[in-house]
Amino acid sequence: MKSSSDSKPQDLSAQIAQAIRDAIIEGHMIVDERLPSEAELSEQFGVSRSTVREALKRLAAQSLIRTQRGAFGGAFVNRLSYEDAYSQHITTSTLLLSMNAVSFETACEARFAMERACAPLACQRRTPDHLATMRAETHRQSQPGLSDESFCASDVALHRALVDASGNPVLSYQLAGAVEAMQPLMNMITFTARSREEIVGLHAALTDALETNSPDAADQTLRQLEVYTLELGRDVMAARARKSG
Amino acid sequence: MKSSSDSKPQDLSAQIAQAIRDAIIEGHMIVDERLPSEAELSEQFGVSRSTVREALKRLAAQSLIRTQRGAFGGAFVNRLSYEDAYSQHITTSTLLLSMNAVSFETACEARFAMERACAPLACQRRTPDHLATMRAETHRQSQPGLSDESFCASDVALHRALVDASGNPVLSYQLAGAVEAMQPLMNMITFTARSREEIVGLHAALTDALETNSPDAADQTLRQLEVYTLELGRDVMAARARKSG
DNA sequence: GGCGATATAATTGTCAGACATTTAAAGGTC
DNA sequence: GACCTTTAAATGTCTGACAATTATATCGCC
Repeated sequence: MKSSSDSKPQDLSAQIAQAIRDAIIEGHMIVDERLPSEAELSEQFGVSRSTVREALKRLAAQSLIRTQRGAFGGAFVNRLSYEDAYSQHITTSTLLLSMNAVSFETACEARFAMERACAPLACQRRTPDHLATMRAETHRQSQPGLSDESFCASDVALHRALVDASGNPVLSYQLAGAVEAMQPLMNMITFTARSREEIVGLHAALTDALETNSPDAADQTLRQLEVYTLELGRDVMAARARKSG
Repeated sequence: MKSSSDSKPQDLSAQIAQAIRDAIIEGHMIVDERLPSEAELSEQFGVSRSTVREALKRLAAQSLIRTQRGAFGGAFVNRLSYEDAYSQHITTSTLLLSMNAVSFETACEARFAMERACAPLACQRRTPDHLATMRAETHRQSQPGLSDESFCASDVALHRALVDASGNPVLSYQLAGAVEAMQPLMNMITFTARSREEIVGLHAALTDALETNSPDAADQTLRQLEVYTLELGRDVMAARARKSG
């Protein structure tokens, strides 16, 4: 009930891409299996090589296949790595947010709801590495002279460590999109010395909660962080409205 | 610090796609803006039209552009819709799970952690429509003679309603991937009459919790559902191991 | 003048053929 | 056996052509 049968007939290259995509998803082609050569595919589908190539480029853009030149090269079904999936997810999420006028409130709410979801797991499973990363980023954020952009980047790194501490790669993958996609929105905020101090304090508290395996404390701290972030966001929006209005 | 500067030089078509992609992401091209024609692009980049076309197909595969034939047609920056983002996300998540031997436990944990994250919001904001959908699906699940596959599909529909009830499209988008991507894993489970009864009961309790605005009850019910689903999954895995071993 | 049919031009979609480049394997030399 | 060369298969790129589509402009008719 998706776009496959919807309305208008697609390009040949789109149809061919869909046929191969389906074969991969349905499991008819396994990871690292080699597709027929472009010449063979163009015979099979009864189209020119250029059309086949356009179809293959579509699949390559989704990381479904990889190509290799030379003898015994060709197109191979790609094992979708977490890394590839991450970057695709982040690109999509970022564009979705920027193109659909998603409010700061909505994005913020989604982000912190998901972070709270992984906090209990993070308390159970965080390693010394995760705690060290979070402490290092917290310290970095307390340095005077740090640009707003660097502060935000460090903020993302800290929250990323929190998410990773949950020890569940599927959860990490899903959340990374939300956290990283918010960075452009967060970058709009101008952090005063006072607000940085407040945030650094909450970050330290959050790390403490993880260290002492206190899910409730972590939850509470994340709630405070959400409220405070929302407040900062609202201030920026208000200032912006005054300027343009 | 991503794959852009990593290692090997990419194809020309990949480079050109990246250049245009960056222009869109950085906001240098706005939604519905028309790209130069293929002929103009091939002049600008100093490559042939085929190469440009391959680049454009890559972008089209990511829903970043759409193309229109005819006079005054061309390639236009596409507004990424929630629907497009959903289906991409689901495709990617499904493949990620199936290709990386993600365990049932891990996927299950991630799914329920995120569902619990949106339960409190769903209690606040659920509409009569959401409740009606959940009740209808619950009722459907109690019908004898329903195939395992249909039972799973209904299960997904119910959980999708829960997620949508949170009233946060960003949260819905992120969670839809996790929930729908799990369906192939869930489809492996053979539901006995007894287990269906148990699940239907929990679904009813969950809907009640939403109706009465009881976030704690919803949370508890979801926890029970997670434990029970895990149990069923483990049984299947154990049976499968006996058969193959 | 208005309106419908038609021509026009711009643009993407497809095809065919050629050549360049890359790469692994086979073969040859010492 | 180690190293170099050749070879063949495959993708990457270019060129030129034609088909299909579609918004706009033009023309003829009333």
